[in-house]
Amino acid sequence: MPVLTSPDIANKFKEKWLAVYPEDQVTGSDSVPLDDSLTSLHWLQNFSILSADPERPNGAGPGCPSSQQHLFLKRLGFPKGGTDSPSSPPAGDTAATGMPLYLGSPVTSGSDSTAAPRFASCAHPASGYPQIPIQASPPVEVDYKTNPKVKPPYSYASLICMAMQASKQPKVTLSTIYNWITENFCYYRHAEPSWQNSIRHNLSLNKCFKKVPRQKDEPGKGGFWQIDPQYADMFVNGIFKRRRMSANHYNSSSSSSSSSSSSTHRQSKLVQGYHSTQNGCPYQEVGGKRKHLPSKISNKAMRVTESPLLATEAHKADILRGDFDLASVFDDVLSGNCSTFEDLDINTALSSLGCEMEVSMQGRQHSAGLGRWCGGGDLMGQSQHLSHHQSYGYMDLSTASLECAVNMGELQVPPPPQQQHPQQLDQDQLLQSHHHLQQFDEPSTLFPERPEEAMLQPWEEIKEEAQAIPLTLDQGFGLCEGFFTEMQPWERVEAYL
DNA sequence: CATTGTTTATAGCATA
DNA sequence: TATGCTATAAACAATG
Repeated sequence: MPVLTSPDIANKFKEKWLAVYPEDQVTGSDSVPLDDSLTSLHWLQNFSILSADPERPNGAGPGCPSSQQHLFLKRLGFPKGGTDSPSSPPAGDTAATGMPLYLGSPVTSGSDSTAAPRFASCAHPASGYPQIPIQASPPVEVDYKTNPKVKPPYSYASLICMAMQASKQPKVTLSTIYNWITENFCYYRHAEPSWQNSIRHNLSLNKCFKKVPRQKDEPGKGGFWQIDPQYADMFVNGIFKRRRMSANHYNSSSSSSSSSSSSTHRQSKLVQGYHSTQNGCPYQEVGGKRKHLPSKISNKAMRVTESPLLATEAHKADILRGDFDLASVFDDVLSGNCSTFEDLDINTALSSLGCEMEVSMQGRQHSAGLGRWCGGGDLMGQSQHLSHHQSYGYMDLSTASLECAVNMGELQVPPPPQQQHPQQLDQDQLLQSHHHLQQFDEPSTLFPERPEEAMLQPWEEIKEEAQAIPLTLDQGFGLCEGFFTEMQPWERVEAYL
């Protein structure tokens, strides 16, 4: 099969599409000029899977972010040294605040999960990030694998995450985590075993980790642990990202959303932080001290109620606004009887922290992929805000930081034979466009176990949203360019190539 | 009995 | 100063 560049693929796709749907031809005059300040996707188009290909030698030596690191940062919307991204590095990112950084990720440095990397106690080497303070002194490398005196400057959550990734397994046992840590961090080989208690404590209390009960036919003791995909974006290259932001930040960022927004809720839960949620119950301010409430409604059990599959009317409104948490769907699958998520192999994917996760999901679960190529900021996080309903037809581009969506009317769907009210026309255009796109992403293939829920949102309801922000076909193809570069296994698309 | 998992409590530090 | 994050310790239950 010839190697196609992303423009080739985009053009080819466009040609094939227009061969099938010539009515979708868009003339230049039909293209609505967009405000670049809000909708420019140049930075996104510049992001190519080729440049981000972890297999591709990047010549990065010690002190430079590995291609994987670079890739992941880019995928999080932090193009190296770029100022054209709508995002900026998170202030609370431990990976970017002088924390020691891998010199070759232990997680992704090869198939040898025990391969110990060298770590550098230095500022973030990615000097391309102007916000990141760079230490003047040269990095002092510490080999944590052999140095028993230096405690690795990684939180337990980070260590757990590293171990999970290194295992290349979708789920790991506690002992696996122990083993990986002791193998790769000499400090813990010699330390008192109390750190294991802390590991267990962290696994239990940190919402980012999800326990997977052992099947009855699986021998052994204890369950498995995995990174809760809902919080997978809290890890950057194995480093636990703190999500500490002020309440005002979230209030303002979600001011346009319903207070019952699941994503807002989710983020607010994150903001609540470790103590406020770690015990599975909310804290209450009593006499200046935090006190536990007897209720055990929140935390992990709470996520079930957040499921969009149990959407209330208000929740549906959020969904229509794009304020919807796809991860909740995953969570539902995870927490329910469905084994779909295992099929998605998201946890194996997490072994490369998001990158493979998305690739894997693209093959089988398109919405996440769409979420990424449509998203602009914290892409992993944003992908979680995409519903699989939105992923087709609507091509959810409503994620806030991108400030972009698709006006399906721009697809020039031929008008229906009979006279219609303009609004009705738009609706039909949207629906027809939806049908086109549906061929690329059929909901029935996403969650076949729950076909009734796959039809939760009638397409009529998203009309207004679709009208809100225009995007021309050409622009859509521009978006597709990067997308299809990564979507080659996508059989239905191949038919168009 | 050892391991695993949960929960409570507290301290120290960072940050808004 | 209040709050959040992390580490640490410990008690306790469940399980193989």
